[in-house]
Amino acid sequence: MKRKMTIQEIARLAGVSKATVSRVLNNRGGVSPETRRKVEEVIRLYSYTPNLVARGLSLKRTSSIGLIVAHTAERLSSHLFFIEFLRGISAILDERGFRLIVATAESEDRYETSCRSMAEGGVVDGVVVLGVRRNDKRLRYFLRAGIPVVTVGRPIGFPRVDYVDVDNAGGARVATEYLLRLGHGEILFINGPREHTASLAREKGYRAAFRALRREVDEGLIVYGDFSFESGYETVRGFLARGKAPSAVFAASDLAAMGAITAFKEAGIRVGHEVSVIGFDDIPYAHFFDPPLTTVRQPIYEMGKEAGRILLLRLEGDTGSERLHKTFPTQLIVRESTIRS
Amino acid sequence: MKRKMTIQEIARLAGVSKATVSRVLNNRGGVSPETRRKVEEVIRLYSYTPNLVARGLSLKRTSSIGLIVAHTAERLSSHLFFIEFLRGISAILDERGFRLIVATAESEDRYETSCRSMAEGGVVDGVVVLGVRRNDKRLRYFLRAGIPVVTVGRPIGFPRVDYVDVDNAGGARVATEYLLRLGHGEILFINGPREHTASLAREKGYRAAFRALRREVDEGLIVYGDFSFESGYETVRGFLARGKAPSAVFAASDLAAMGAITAFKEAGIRVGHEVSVIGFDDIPYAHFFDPPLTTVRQPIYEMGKEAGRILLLRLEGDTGSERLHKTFPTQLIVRESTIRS
DNA sequence: ACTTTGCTTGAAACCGGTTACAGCAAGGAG
DNA sequence: CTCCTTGCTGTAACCGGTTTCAAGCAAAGT
Repeated sequence: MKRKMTIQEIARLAGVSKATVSRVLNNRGGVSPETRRKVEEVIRLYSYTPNLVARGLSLKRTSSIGLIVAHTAERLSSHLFFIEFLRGISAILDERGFRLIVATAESEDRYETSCRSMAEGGVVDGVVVLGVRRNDKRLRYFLRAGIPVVTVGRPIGFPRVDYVDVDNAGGARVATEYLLRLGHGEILFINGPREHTASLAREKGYRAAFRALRREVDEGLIVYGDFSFESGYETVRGFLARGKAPSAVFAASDLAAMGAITAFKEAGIRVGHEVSVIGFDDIPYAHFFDPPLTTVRQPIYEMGKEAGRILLLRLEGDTGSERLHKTFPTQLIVRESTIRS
Repeated sequence: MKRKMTIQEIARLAGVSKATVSRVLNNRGGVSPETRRKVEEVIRLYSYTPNLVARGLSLKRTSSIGLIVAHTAERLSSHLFFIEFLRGISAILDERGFRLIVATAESEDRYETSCRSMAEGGVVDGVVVLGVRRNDKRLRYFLRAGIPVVTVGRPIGFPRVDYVDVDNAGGARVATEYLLRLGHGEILFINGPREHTASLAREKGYRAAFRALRREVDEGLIVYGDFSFESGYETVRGFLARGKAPSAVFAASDLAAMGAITAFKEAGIRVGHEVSVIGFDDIPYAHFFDPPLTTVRQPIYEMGKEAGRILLLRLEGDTGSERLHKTFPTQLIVRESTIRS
């Protein structure tokens, strides 16, 4: 454990001033070639690296951005979303020398303090907020502190905040139309939570599909869940118990779709033969499932990358005041859980 | 976007000096009750929060710790491990007001720079290293820089580095014995990569089970994979193609077990009826699988928590020079992929 | 020979906190 | 009434960088 070198010591050893060392470190001009060489020599010799905290204080930017996760104890589907997203954003940040600070919290009040300290402590230059809600309190902290924000999902109530999103309505519509075209008249729609913006958009898509094919929506077939396996499982069990077996299910998450399929299986109904089920997300397990799941793929990794790109663009400041955003298309991945009716 | 307050301005507004404000902020003694009240009043009024970067520079600690992930583009099994682990460690760090910086990298050389800057830039007080290998280069950086390290998995070659681990040998032994006791004579062992320490320990456990029951190990039944679905799938396909259908499989990961099961299914062999398969990990999908997977559970969340605890203990400094470590027990979770032979 | 120009360099201020130390007032002991 | 605590507070140095500004100096221009 060598003691940590400072710029001052390097300067002394190279026989120059701190200012010159700083110029060399940051490739500023105005240093003679020989001085530069000499300083670089000393830096290499002592394998000096500048203290990033001190640099951060001086520059008022830290080259790190925060990733604000809704709740640590979130559901599995969120986990898989999270990990893919993380990979995407890391790829970009890493490339540009930025660090990623992940903020999570077990409880609601801890969450607040965690957000506040991140917003006001000057430890991050910008943040990406996952699982944004209507009039999200968290956003206010960051905006008030003047920290650039990119949300994942359209931030309703914040018309100027940058975001990345996925075409939820379009994806849901394509999936629903696919089922309708397969000849399924009644499609049970197991949606996410009512307050979730994504849920609303997906419901819109579901209805649009019926409208496009001039069919009536049976309101009794729209059910709100929470994206979980259990919500799919219980919903289908409930329908089967009441003797109302739907011929097709469109679930707003792959997990819920898997739950639905499991319920059908237990009732001896073969999915992909007698009934069709479509999920949403295309989580990595979707194609290992039995039957392999037909689903609507979200390009989560790409969304992570794009969120990172937008944030960095903002940080570099060469953007106008126009809102930056990108909505990604979805893709229907047809596997074996769907069949012509 | 209000301009950010500094301690100086608060001091001026409260009619005291920076030092006094600092004392109030940190609950130091030696401040009269009325002064304290006055300062707190001003702080609240302007909802001032101290700049954590400046504090970090002054204190030479930043209250943030790094989580070093092997590679971003790792396999799915690692992902699920990662997310659970992250939840665990976050729970602890969060409780103690620490931030988590996640270091990942797409390529090997970026990875190096990322580690180095984290080790030497003074941005983290300590690190947790995931997926540690023999004589891991990364550890050297951190140790050289005097940064406390906790590894996940026993760090071979570093006898003084703290770690958390799971009883890989014990878990593998229990699983293997369970299969042997079910009457399976030949157990195909689809292990992880040879160089992985966990793989070695699991193989040891596999052999120990045979020895305990006075049976011979058939060396041809020990195969090295990479924990992936594909490695399980291909291995079983290979065996079936050569007409050597094993009656039981023990896979070193749930993913590999699922791959094996899929291969059996495709060959028309019913797992949980004709053959038995046991996995390792107990990933969240294990019980949704068809058949629900018998597996060896690792307490990943708890391991995350413990890693955090150990690291914080180290940072508080009130520990001796003794190595801190904890090895967690595994638990055999019997579901429906195993059957008496 | 004297000014101008341009390049290189260092001194010093600054970023926003923490803390050692000294000063000062009030209260108690002798 | 003096001396000594004791408690509160402010001054100033420090953490380790960046950056402004002025100065030094050599080459070029007049």
